This record gives sequence, structure tokens and C-alpha cells, in this order.
Amino acid sequence: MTVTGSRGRRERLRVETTAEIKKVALALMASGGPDAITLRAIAREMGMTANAIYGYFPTRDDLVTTLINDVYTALADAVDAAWEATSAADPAVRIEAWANAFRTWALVNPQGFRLIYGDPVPGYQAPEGGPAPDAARRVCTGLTALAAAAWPHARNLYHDSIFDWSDFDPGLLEKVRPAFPDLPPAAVALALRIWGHLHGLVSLEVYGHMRTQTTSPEKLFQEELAQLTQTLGIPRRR
Amino acid sequence: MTVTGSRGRRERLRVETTAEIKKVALALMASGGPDAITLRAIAREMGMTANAIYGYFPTRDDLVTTLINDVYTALADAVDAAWEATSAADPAVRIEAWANAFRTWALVNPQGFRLIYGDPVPGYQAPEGGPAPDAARRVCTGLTALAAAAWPHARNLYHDSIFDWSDFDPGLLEKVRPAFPDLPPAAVALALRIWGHLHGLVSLEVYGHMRTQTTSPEKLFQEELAQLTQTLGIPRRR
DNA sequence: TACAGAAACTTCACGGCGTATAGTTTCTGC
DNA sequence: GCAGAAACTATACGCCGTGAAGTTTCTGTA
Repeated sequence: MTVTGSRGRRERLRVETTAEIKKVALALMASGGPDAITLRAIAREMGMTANAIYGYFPTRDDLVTTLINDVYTALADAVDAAWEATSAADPAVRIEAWANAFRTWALVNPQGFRLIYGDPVPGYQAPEGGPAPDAARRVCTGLTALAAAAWPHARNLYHDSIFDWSDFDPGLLEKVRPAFPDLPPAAVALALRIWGHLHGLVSLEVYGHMRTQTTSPEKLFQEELAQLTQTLGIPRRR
Repeated sequence: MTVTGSRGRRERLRVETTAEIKKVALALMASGGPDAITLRAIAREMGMTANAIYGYFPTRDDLVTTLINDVYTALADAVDAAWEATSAADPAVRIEAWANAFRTWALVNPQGFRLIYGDPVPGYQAPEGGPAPDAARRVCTGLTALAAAAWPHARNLYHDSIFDWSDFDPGLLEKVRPAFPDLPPAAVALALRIWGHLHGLVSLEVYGHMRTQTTSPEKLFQEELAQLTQTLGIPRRR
């Protein structure tokens, strides 16, 4: 091995090419949806043969899996950042910031949202383990933080909760329980329900199903947030 | 034209073949998802050439559009039936019946749910008009009925509503306002929000995103319904 | 009943897709 | 300087939707 590492050169080129493949794939996705991610189109864009990509990803599904991971991570970063940017003193503001960041990200990256949450791509089957679930967990952990922030106000609404820890995935609890030791199972259930609420409204909007019903999905979402904080018993801010 | 109508024979065969194409397409979809709907596979199954199908549907997207219409109509029928099967006297039971019918249909016909609400198929673009929006409207009208049933209890929660009629699609209002003349815009917004809630939870479940978080999505959904009726101010039954 | 024409269907062809196999070029470390 | 690995290309196969042209079968009418 030389001083500057000529072996490192190959490796660097490899990393760069891998990055370019992903970059081109994401660009194709942004302009034509998840289905536009074809090896041949990527190769065409890069001045390569489609088969060259097989040196970097064993199969198209592996490429898609990697992209899902990256995009999901970007979403998790966005909502985390919105959360961190607000003060813990005002739960309502925090929750609204998180939710708005979620929706805004989805509207800015509709194809990314589809990639993550839709049929990702023709016959794609999600692998069991891997890093994409990690990003999902980050989002869920963020949601639990949201529920935790509301819990002091909301706890009395859930006295007769039917949930216990066995109702949840161990992998999720592993992340969540250490972070929020005092939180009961009912709060995790609340977090998942809120996830469902927000996901539903956003996904109907992103997929265009709202367009034929309402002209102002924005208003609908803000109403949702207002009702959410109110339902959670959080005093209105200002 | 003969007495029994020999022209009618051609027509009957035509109708039958059209029906068979759709039947086979739905079967393919049920077993392999929306992407398994290929003209060649359908033709193979029917002992025909793929191009023969062009005599019945101008393009594959038109076939898919027809299927979406049929499947969406089936969903609308299912929830309508559940609604009709319950008494108007107990709004909580009615609402829960409607929502459970929605979720159950989705779990029994996951591929149908994907066809309706997902990326329907690789590059498919939904046409503007057509009968599929009609089924969507039926579902939304059902939801409005749901909101209407709850409105006597829930109205005082929405005194400072920000909605007016211009926030909604005229086509929707055309259906909804005659059916529920006394309902304010806020109730329609509530209906759409409830749609979002239910759609979100069900779609996360159908697409498998819940599987890595909770082991009992059923419990989560029932909790959702319990909280929903409670939030709407409907007295708990029994 | 014979026949023109329409309808139903097949054959052939094109380009696009993922991907397997085999061959070629280019780089790297000794 | 050279063996071997790594990167990449060429060719091929079987899928796909779809267009054009040809063939068979049915049907209403003369």
C-alpha cells in the first residue's frame, strides 16, 4: 500500500460511482415517480451499460431498498430537526412543528413519500431486517416523544387502557422504553394512533384523493392539529 | 334483425368476454398485486392473444381504470351495507360498524385496497372524470353520514370552525348538502378528517408498516374507534 | 342462399425492462 | 513488468405494452 493509498483511490471511485447511481436514481424518481427508477435509465444517464450497475448493487430491488433507507432517513432528519428546533416548554407548538414538518416534507417530496409508504415499485418486496426499519423506528420514536410530551395532560383520558407491553414490537420498545422510562403502553398506542391520523391525511393528499373532495387540505390539516392538541388536553398557546 | 336478435348474440358474447377479462384480471391482482395485471398474463389465462384484449379495452390503463371503478364500488357497497345494517338509534354502533367494515374489507382485499389507494400500477395516471370518483364520493358521503350522526353530540366542539362551503369540492357538496341539509361546513371537514384517521391506520396496516411496531393492530383500531366516539361526545353504549 | 363487410382474433414486429453469462479493458500491488 | 482483480461491455433470454397487417368467423342483406 502506498503512502497516499492507491488502493484508496479505487475505493473512492467506487464510493463516488455508488453515490452517483443513487443521485441519478433519486432524480429519476423525483421526476417520474418510483417506477422511473430503472437500471437502464440510470445507466443511460451516466453513460454506462445497465449491467455495470450490477457491480454496485446486486439487483434493482437492492438499489431501491438503499434508496428507501436514504429517503426515509431524510424524512426522519426533517421531523427530528423540526422537533429539536422548538422548546420543550410548549408541547402544542412542538407537536405542531413535528406534524407540519412531516406534511411539508411529504408535499415537497411526494415521490419520496410514495417510495417509502406506497407500493415502492412494481414487484418490490421489503426485506425483513435492514436499515429502512431503523428510519421507521426513528419516526416512531419521534412520535412517542410527541405522545410523551402530551402525556402529562392526556394521561387521564386513558385510565382504562387495554394495552400492555406485549402488544408492541420488541424492537420498537427497545428504542422507546429507555428513552421514556415512565411512559405506559397506552402512550405508545396513542403515538401509533397519531401516526395513523397524520399518515392518513397526508397520504390522501399526496396521492391526490383529497383533491376531489376539498380545495384546502392545508386548512384541514391545521384543523387536525388544533383538534389534536385540544384532544390531548394541552392548553392552547398564546 | 331476427326475432331473437342475432345481433344480440354478438353483444352477449362481447359482454361475457369483457366480464371474463375483468374476472381474470382481478384474480391476478388478488394473487400477485396490482402489478400482476398484465395483458399477456390475462390472455394466457384465457387462451387468447394479448392483442385480442385490445378489442375490449383500448389500453391497459383503461382496463385498470375499469377495475378501480369496480373494486372501489365493491368497497362502497361493503361500508354502505354495514351502515344500513345498523340502527340509526345508536350512532356509536353505527360508526363502529362502518369503520370496521372499511378495515375488514381492506384486510380481506389488500390488493384491492392498494389498487384503489396506492400507486395503482407502474405508470398509471388517473383520468379526470369517470366513475371511480363516483365511488369515492359514495364513501365520502357515507363518512358525512357518519359525521351527521355524531353532529348533535359533537357540534359544540366546533363552534369556532374555520371552514366554509368554498373549501370543498362542488361535486362533493352536490351529493352531500341535499342529503344532509342542516349540516354545516365544519361537519364535512370532520368527515374528511375521520376519513384520514381511518385511512391512515388501515393503510399502514395493509402496507405492512404497522407490523414492525405493534403485534395487535386490531386492538389499536378498536382503541381508535372507542376514542373516536368518545371524542365526538357520543355516550358509550351499554 | 350467396356475399360484402364488420367484428374477433392471430401473427409479426418494435422498443423497453431486469438480469444471467461470457468476454474485454483497465487498474493495482508485488 | 506482470498476474490477477476489478470495472465494464456485449450478447442473449424472457418478460412487458402496443402498433400494423393479415386471417378467420360471424351477420345482415340482396
